[in-house]
Amino acid sequence: MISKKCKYAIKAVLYIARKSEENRPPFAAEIAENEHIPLKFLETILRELKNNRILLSKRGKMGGYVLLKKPEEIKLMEIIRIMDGPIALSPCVSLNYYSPCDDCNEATCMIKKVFEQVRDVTLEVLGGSDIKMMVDKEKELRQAK
Amino acid sequence: MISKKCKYAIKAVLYIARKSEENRPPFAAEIAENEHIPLKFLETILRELKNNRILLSKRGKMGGYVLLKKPEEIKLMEIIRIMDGPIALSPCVSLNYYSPCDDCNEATCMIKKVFEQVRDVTLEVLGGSDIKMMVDKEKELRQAK
DNA sequence: ATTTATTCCTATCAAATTGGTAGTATTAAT
DNA sequence: ATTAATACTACCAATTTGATAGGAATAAAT
Repeated sequence: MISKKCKYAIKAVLYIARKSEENRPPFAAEIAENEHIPLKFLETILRELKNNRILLSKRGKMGGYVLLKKPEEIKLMEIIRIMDGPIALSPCVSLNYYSPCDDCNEATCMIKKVFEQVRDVTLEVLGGSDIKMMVDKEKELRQAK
Repeated sequence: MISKKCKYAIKAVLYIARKSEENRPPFAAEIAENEHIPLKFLETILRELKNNRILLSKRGKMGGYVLLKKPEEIKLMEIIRIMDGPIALSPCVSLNYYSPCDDCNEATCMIKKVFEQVRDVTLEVLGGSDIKMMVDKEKELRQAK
């Protein structure tokens, strides 16, 4: 399970991506209202995304947030790692947050082997899902109905 | 990430499966010592596995634990669900613990679409991994070195 | 220059979850 | 009866989660 914070973060990034095609950069209060996220909580999330080079912020009146990279270059994987840390089922199979097991023999441990498979297929999906694709497909789905 | 409790549970089940091929049913203290699991914590885990029809326990002197089902019929998936609950990244894509999202439109939400893919590939791996396979393969790996 | 609207920062907090521990009751073999 | 095991109940400390409060810093508009 991802945290609420992480889901808020994804929704915020998707919102900013959608709006940056059309209007001027949205500010936190606008995102909070439209996506039903507590404003103060959202502020800390946006700051975290900024500090991790997903967003760019502009301060002061008429400020707001924009994507730092092109939407096709932002993978869902990145956002989840920033907000929630490891994606893997166990630290011993985490690529970005690896830490060894205390007592199991990593050469023969079958838990590790299976969890490595899970990690690989998961990262294939999450690494293949970028913000542009998601915004585009969402638009399609909305029109299709 | 799965919890420590869940990893302990998997290790305990694997241990019981290994021993039931050879010796008489192991008891909690033996598992605890060999797998480095705090005894009292392990007891609650074993009870939970018993209550969820993975294990069978025998009380009193010379008691212990055995698998309730054949090892090839116990999937890793089951144990994880029992100990940690949902495997999915979000309640809205959970098969066994589904709960709808408050505000997102489930028909068009791309987070849901991607998370469904992750769920499917994950369950394919975890549903295809059973205790017999794991014990057998672990044995192979140990001999290979 | 002042006002206004925004992000940035720090501190705090309640509730839930995690990872246990303690003590005792119950059961069954010897 | 004694002994050795599981079953049950209750508790607990540390961490994480999901926030909230209050203001400082910044920049645009007037």
